[in-house]
Amino acid sequence: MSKKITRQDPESSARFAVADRLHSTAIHLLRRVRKQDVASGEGPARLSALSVLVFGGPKTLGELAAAEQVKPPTMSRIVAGLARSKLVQITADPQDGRRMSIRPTPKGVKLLQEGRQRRIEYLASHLAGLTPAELAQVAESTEILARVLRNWA
Amino acid sequence: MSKKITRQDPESSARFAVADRLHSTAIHLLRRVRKQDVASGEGPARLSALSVLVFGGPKTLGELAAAEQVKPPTMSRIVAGLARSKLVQITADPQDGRRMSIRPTPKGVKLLQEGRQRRIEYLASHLAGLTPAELAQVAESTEILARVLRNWA
DNA sequence: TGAAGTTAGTTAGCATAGCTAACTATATTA
DNA sequence: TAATATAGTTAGCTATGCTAACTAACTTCA
Repeated sequence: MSKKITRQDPESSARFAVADRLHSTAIHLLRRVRKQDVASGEGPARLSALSVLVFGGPKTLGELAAAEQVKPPTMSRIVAGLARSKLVQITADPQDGRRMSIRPTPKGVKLLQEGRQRRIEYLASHLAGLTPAELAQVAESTEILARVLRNWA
Repeated sequence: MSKKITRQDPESSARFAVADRLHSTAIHLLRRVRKQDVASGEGPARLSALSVLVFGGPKTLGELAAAEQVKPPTMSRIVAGLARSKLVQITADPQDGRRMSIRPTPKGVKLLQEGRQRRIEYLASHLAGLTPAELAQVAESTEILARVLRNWA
């Protein structure tokens, strides 16, 4: 019981405080932006999976599940929904009959890009009050965090 | 059709680019951190509502729904779940019989703080690779974004 | 004062999204 | 070729979001 927060070294508590604020801010930011996606008619999980396909090329179901950090049964239903909406096309792997290749249809690409446009423009419009210096600061720290994510265990 | 992105002024495209990266980074960051919350046995919506109560004091159901940007029926079920787990206590408003006052129990405060500790420590541990300057940069831009959120339309 | 309207919250019913356990079908290996 | 491993699906649970329709309580005002 001797290792309380207040006894940690200053760097560690600074990290803790930043992590706390960062976490809370990210949650609230996404909660706002997410509402823009309702217009697409597809849920967040489907849009996110579709985005992986559009920007990362065709994937098997297992690859998609791994990319989205979700279990295969969950991705199975997400892909089924996307296929039902004709946003992805599924073909069998000629080498391995168990595998499927999932790729976006033109309709899927279009829907994703339009939704992305809406969402990002909405977010961007709220960044309009920032000074160029503040915007640059946000941009730099976003890249720092993106690097942290790439090196995530 | 003449107002394409490529014809917008430089400041506007800078905002757009930052918004895009920010959005994607926030999504992936939260997806990682969220897994730590599973240990608490409560879902994200309940933990988030409980957090509002712990840090913001007692609220009515409507106030909680507004704070969480969710419709009343949704919050009704979230609160019912928290009450079932004995994490909040519900009392009638003596002034207005329609209203309820929702407040965290000691058990609720404890669970939230422990979960928060776990989650934030996990996130903080991944910020350990940052230099003090980088950490400061992230801290500053987080505050900039928090301000943007406060002024959100 | 009492009928009409407003407000707070609930109930019912739908869809999405996450999970585990148990299954099928195909490949691989001993 | 028989046993095992891998890819994906199905079934069934929980949680979270919504709208529509409801109940109960408060407010207004003729």
